[in-house]
Amino acid sequence: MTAIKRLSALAQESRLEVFRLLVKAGPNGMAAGEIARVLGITPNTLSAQLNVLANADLATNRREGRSIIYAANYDAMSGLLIYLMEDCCQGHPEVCAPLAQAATRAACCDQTEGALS
Amino acid sequence: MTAIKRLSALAQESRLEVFRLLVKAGPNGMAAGEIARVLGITPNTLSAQLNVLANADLATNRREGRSIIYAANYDAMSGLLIYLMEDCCQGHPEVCAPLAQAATRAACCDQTEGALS
DNA sequence: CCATTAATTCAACAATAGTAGAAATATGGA
DNA sequence: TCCATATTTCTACTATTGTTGAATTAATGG
Repeated sequence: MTAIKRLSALAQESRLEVFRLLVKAGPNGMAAGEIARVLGITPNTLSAQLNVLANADLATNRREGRSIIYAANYDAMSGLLIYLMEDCCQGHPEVCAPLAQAATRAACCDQTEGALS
Repeated sequence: MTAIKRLSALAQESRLEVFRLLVKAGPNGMAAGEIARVLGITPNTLSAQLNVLANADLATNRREGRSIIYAANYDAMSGLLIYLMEDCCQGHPEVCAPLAQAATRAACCDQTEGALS
């Protein structure tokens, strides 16, 4: 299942760090070497980890000169979260309601900014 | 980190199945034996898996007669989702916005039911 | 075409996780 | 107390995962 693959990809310390870094880096992404330098991971180890993220579709990559640029795949991430949420929400507002609040409260979400209760 | 622990707990096929079953079962939970029967897992294997979920705080357990009843911990689950979401939303509506929509759209979320666009 | 830089693949190893048989613990009832 | 039921713990084994050194592939510039 694709959810398992993505969960496993994120369920590892350095890989979650890498992913967070990529998310922070934005759509332009970051070169593999730079990621390695920033996080202090050896290039070959990082390569394996990036491969796991890419296989889970959580990261994309493109060559740019000698570098290979990795970028977070936002769609895959929101897809995973939506899956988990809808999976867990089956009749259980306990999970969903706080999440909905957090989602709309989140700074990045520019919808219905007027309504605050 | 607690997020890693919870992600790993869910990042395994039968364990995710167990968790989904518990979520579906509701706050009353389910006896370990019944879970094993429903999912076709041997009791000792299931016990190990339930232990992982409990260690990640995703499931609680209480004894009831001879049975031990496991129940999903909704708070922990929504906590994980909120962590992932806020972690990923740092300036990136691409992830957060669809999630906010899904969260409010979700059947279980009883807030602002009047607004449909 | 050679040297340099960037990243990956390969191979080997150590550590961790998943599974299952057998034994142990806990509860409830005759 | 003894037995049956419910679950866990212990132990061993297999499979998977993470890491690293060494070799390999790819791109650029002289």
